[in-house]
Amino acid sequence: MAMGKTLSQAVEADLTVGASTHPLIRKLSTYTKLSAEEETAIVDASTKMVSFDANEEIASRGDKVRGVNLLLEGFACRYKYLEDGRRQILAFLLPGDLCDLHVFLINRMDHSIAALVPSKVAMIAPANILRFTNDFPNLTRALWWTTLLDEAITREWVVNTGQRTAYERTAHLFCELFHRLRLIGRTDGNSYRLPLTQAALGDTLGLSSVHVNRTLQELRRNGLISLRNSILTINNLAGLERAALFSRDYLHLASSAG
Amino acid sequence: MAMGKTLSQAVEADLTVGASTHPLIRKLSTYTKLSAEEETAIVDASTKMVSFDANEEIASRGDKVRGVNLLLEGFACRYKYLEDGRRQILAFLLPGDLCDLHVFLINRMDHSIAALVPSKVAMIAPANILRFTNDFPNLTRALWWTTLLDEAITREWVVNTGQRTAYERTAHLFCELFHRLRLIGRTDGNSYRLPLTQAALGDTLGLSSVHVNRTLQELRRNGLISLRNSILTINNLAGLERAALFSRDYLHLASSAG
DNA sequence: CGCCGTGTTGACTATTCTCAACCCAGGTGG
DNA sequence: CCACCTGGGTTGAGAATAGTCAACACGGCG
Repeated sequence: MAMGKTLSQAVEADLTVGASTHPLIRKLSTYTKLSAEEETAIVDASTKMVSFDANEEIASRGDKVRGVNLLLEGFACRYKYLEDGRRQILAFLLPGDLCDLHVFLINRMDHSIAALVPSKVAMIAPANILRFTNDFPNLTRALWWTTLLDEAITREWVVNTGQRTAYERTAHLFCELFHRLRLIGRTDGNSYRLPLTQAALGDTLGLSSVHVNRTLQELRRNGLISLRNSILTINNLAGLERAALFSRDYLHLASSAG
Repeated sequence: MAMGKTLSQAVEADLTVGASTHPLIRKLSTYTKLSAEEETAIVDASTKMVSFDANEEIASRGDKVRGVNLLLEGFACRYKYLEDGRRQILAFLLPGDLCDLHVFLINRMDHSIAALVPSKVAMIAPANILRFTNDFPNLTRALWWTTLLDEAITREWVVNTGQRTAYERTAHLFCELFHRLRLIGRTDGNSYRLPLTQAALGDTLGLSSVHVNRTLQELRRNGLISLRNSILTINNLAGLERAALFSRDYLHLASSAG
């Protein structure tokens, strides 16, 4: 439950990523072809890099916007507390994801974001986003598209917590993360790094950590997954997807420029 | 559970709403001041009106985009079925809401939308949205902002189904709808029209209809609400909000242009 | 008049939570 | 080098929350 307080160990450094390997450009390119000018604008806007420790907050509920955070490396999550301490994790953020593009439009965070492992974040100043919307309609549509993808995933999480059983729900999360991580080359065969305690999984799935434990055992017993040392291996992807009632359409994995 | 099939009783008609009373212009104006040119563009883009019956589908999962639907009058919902028939309602759409702005960016519906009462919808052709992003950056930001508001609400629904009990969850939904409807002048004192069966409430809240029934009784017994003939009356708003652990910040009710 | 959709109730069941204990591995300090 | 501490993970027992099934009530409508 404890997320740790925000330490100010964030270290600024220069980002020397070329356009071709820039994770945001890679992501947007699946939606549309960016012009050289647009790519340059993105690279120029994201030169300021900050490192965060595991469990360090990247942005807090109630904060005014300081900039838009682009996750370059690591693993982070959005989450929200109820007054009495219950916590719900709302999303996982992977390299290439914009953590809080909404804040430039919404001005105060209504939830928090924290790194789950040591992470690197590029801070994009709000003025840059404003400039994008004024000068680069194509880039604007691509950024908008990323927020709509986020929403599609959030909607599926509503289905997950609202309709699926603990077993289906857990399987579904593992399927979703597998597909998202594979897309950005962060899987190793059928395995990927899942740096979550069972308590954090519980806060994600709306389950107690005890029940998460028992659900994981059942998934293992049925030969669908292995999970040891924060490495999740999917032993039977088709079976796991069937158990999860998983349908990948909501991830919009293929390009869909129109 | 049955949503009814799409009847083709949709009737086209001309929309003769002036800019000042256009529900979308009213909504966007809480974010930013629109220019006369932008207002005209919106009015011109939304002249084609279609009527839908109660329980008629406005858009179906898998559909290719035909246009963006702007709800002018009525009450609609997004929802998604699992293969085995379980249904989750994902959002309620009120007058002024854009039903599926995401589709012009995402090209196929990953969920469905249906009217819950007889409703009027303006169909905005995708070409218009494209034009907005090319020619009207200010308007584009305003439209983007509406999709981010939708996402903030969806995130809160994840918290709702993930963390709140049936009682808290039901109370929370009633608070949310009250604030959203009041903003668009659709409340009558502490009452508003809630055209949902207990089964539909169950599909919204991730509860069985029987449990919804018992939860409603408890809310009545505690003097928080009355609900008869699809009219919900909040007898004690502060009490209901307390019971729901409701915090209105996620609705971003005040203007927040930046 | 009778049917159908919706709401209500009771009895029973299933899922999930809570609490408490215990285990194990890794890190720390003596 | 070892004792201890701490943060996960695991297990059992019992309780609470929510689901299922089946019956019945009620009102609108053909």
